[in-house]
Amino acid sequence: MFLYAANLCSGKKNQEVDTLNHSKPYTEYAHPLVETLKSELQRVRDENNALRLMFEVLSSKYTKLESYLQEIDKKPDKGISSNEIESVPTFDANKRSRLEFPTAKKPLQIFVKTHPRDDSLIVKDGYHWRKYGQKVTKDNASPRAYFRCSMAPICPAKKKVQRCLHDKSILVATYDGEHNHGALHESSSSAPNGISVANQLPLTSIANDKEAMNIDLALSGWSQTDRRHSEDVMHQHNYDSTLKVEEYVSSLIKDPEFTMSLAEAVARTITGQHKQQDLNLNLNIPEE
DNA sequence: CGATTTTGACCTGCGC
DNA sequence: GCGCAGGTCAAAATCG
Repeated sequence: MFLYAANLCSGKKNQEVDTLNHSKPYTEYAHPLVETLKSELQRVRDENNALRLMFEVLSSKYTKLESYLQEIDKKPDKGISSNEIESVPTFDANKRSRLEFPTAKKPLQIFVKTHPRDDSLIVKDGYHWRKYGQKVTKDNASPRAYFRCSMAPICPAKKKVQRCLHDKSILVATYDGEHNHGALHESSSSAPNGISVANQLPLTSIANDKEAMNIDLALSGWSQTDRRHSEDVMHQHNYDSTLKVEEYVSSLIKDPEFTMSLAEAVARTITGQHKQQDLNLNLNIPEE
């Protein structure tokens, strides 16, 4: 995530510095821009290192958790069979089956980044929607809005829009049914397949070829939310939007898990202790 | 004035 | 059978 973006960023800076240094030795130049770029490069490197450590921590946690689950699975008396694990939704087993499509593929989910202060539940996707209900669900304090396609009188397409539980600035739009008509031809909001992004930060209001990336991210499950996060961050760097990066970082800082993971990583680099030992700090997983 | 949104009531299916 | 929770309805309110 950050690693890729940071490398892109640092690569660009290096190029600029190289260009400046082409005719004169670097030390002779002492141009303020060079100093700025140097400090920026250093900052990005530091950030890269910190995030690399965080990534190590998280992947190790994942591996450990996975092996722990496998252990549970092996115990026939109190363990849950793998079949059961597959059939039970991880977020809320009490959810009604009506939410899912037992016979068809999973409903399409789109993650749309909006402005943090934008509290509307509008996702412009090239179709005309009419809101017919709103509910507060048990698993998410943010209300869920229900929309029906109003472009055709008998269009069966519907969608639900709710803010992401982990990041209120992200809208999760779940599409049910298919349109029996074409999409609007709005230059600003229409994509080749009728799904695009608008009403959101520039980082997702991107050129058509990149909008496809948003669709690729339109997968189901929380892991996609995480992917969305990382893709957002990449776009943020591409647009050189420091402000948005700061917003993202501040949201990470507010996340206790992130803080804890970062603290672990920092502690590890300081103490040089064995990795696995530290990882057990807040996992509460029995030692092997 | 028609289209759209809001919102409380109602419907429906599932688990206990 | 009952309660819970998600989904839908429809009248009232609001908007352009």
